[in-house]
Amino acid sequence: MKTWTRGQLAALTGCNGETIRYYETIGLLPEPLRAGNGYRQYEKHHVERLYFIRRARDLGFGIDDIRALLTPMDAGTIACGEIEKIARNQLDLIRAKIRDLQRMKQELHTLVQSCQGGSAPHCAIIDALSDGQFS
Amino acid sequence: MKTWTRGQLAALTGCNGETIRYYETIGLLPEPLRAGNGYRQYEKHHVERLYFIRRARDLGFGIDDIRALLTPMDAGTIACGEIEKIARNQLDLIRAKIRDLQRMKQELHTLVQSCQGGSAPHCAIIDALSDGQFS
DNA sequence: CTTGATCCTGTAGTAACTACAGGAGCGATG
DNA sequence: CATCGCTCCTGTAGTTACTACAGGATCAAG
Repeated sequence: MKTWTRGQLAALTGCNGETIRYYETIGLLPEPLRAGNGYRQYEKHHVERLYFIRRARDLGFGIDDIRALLTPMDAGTIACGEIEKIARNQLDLIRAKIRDLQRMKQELHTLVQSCQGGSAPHCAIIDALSDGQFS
Repeated sequence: MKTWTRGQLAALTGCNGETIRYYETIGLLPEPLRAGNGYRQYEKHHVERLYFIRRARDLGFGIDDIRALLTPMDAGTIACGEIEKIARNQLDLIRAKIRDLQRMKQELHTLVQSCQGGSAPHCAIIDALSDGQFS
């Protein structure tokens, strides 16, 4: 049966090798068997699980959320409603972050537009930040 | 001359009291004089500086950026071009974050839409995360 | 004079990694 | 067989920007 080393798993999934070790210490990825020299021997299910974790991370899910997704999977007791709740919650968080960043973008854009550039000793950006005359 | 305690400064600026202490230890806010009992006595310039810092933080500037904004201010050698560069850079960072979050939002939205909810043991969200058949 | 709020210091915890330091093993080359 | 460079091992410390105590002193009010 084919196994993978840590570096191979890292290359395969695009996940940093140190991060893999980190996922093991926090119990997100089960510890693999070891070869005679102490090297980790990852199996197919490790690869799949790490893919899952990375995809969830790419969608912004936190470690605790991922744990909450994986636990029922491991137990074979998936309740679609629970999963949906976690996903909706994540979606809400992301929408809130976007709103926040868009406010920042607006204000920053205004600030940058007000700047004449060059080596003028009087800067509109600094003035705005100092006086609180924006937003 | 009026001075403020840490708690008063916190209430005034909306900045957590512990955070004020933190800004002092990292040298962002100069250490104030102390009263006989050891209590900090903040002056007007502290209040103004903390306002500046908080406004910059609200726009997403990092501590190092803020330092880069404050240093020339302290030295009285403001070069508008440098300031503009920092601000434009921050604007770019924010735009990139927004793009990233919007991608996540899209994918998550699709996922959530695909879910039927309820206690179905078969969950479309889990499937999508497991198979990598999205994005 | 007691009580509760605020202040002080120093340290540790948060999220999710990332980066060493110090050592051992592996594969290829001479 | 020795050596070189890469990968692997462990454990620990650093990153960002705070936040949260613990343990003690001080202040203001009643």
